[in-house]
Amino acid sequence: MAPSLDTIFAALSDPTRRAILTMLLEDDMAVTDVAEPFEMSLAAISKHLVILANAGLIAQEKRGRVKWCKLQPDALREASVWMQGFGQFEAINLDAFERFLETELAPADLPGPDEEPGEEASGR
Amino acid sequence: MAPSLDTIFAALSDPTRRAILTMLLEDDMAVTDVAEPFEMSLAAISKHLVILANAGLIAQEKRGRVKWCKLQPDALREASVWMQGFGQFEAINLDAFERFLETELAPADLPGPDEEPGEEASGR
DNA sequence: TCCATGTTCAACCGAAGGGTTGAGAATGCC
DNA sequence: GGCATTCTCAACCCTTCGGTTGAACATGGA
Repeated sequence: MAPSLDTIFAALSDPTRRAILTMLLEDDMAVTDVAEPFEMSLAAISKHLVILANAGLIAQEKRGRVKWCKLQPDALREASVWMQGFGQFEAINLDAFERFLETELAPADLPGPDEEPGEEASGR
Repeated sequence: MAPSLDTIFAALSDPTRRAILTMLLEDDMAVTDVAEPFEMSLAAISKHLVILANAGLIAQEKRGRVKWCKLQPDALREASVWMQGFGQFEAINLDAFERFLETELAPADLPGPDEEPGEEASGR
């Protein structure tokens, strides 16, 4: 099913899920490894991954016992296009981009400055 | 309070609220006028507007009896920047930065694509 | 075969979301 | 003042969400 904006934005509204996406930005990961930095059960992370997959934000491929999660930016692009419809942003300013980089490149603490779910993402 | 990505994306995840934003793209509107095309109570729309305002997506200004709603694209910009990170970078690297700059410097064509507000108005 | 590993399923729980209705607070108009 | 208009508040209802735990399924390795 083609993911709707509803499901995409809803998926993005949870800090844990955004953190997962950020982690996947670096590399594909197995479910267990995705769950490791978070202080919640594996089942909970598994549910989050299903939500992300339903939104089309990630793809999951099973190889052997292990299910690999891979970022799939197309859905994000769709949402981004919707936003561009609000012509008010003539251009994205650099301040905003810097804030983005701070958020996303911060060493390994996945949660942005905004929130704090898990702890350190031990590098894979 | 600075609206978080949580609240911004959550606000965007509802079709009624996105439709409202689209309507406000054309013009500022009073609460009653915002509610008019929808098949739900005024109170429900009022709640939606509070959520949009808390997310920083709209501003509300009371003049006389009437409360005017105005689009406020800053929050959208913040969310958009977050998403651009995934849309443009396969992995974070400096090439990505260059591509970002290309986007950033692209001429602001669009006064806003004319879309019809009614599309997904009465969800359910 | 038996066991450990990786992941999901099922049932449950409390909190939040989206809607309703009815009452109530401001404000503008006569 | 009296009344209509505009909007929010409060209480409620039902569903969804995010989490838990324990069991089950699937696979790989000894």
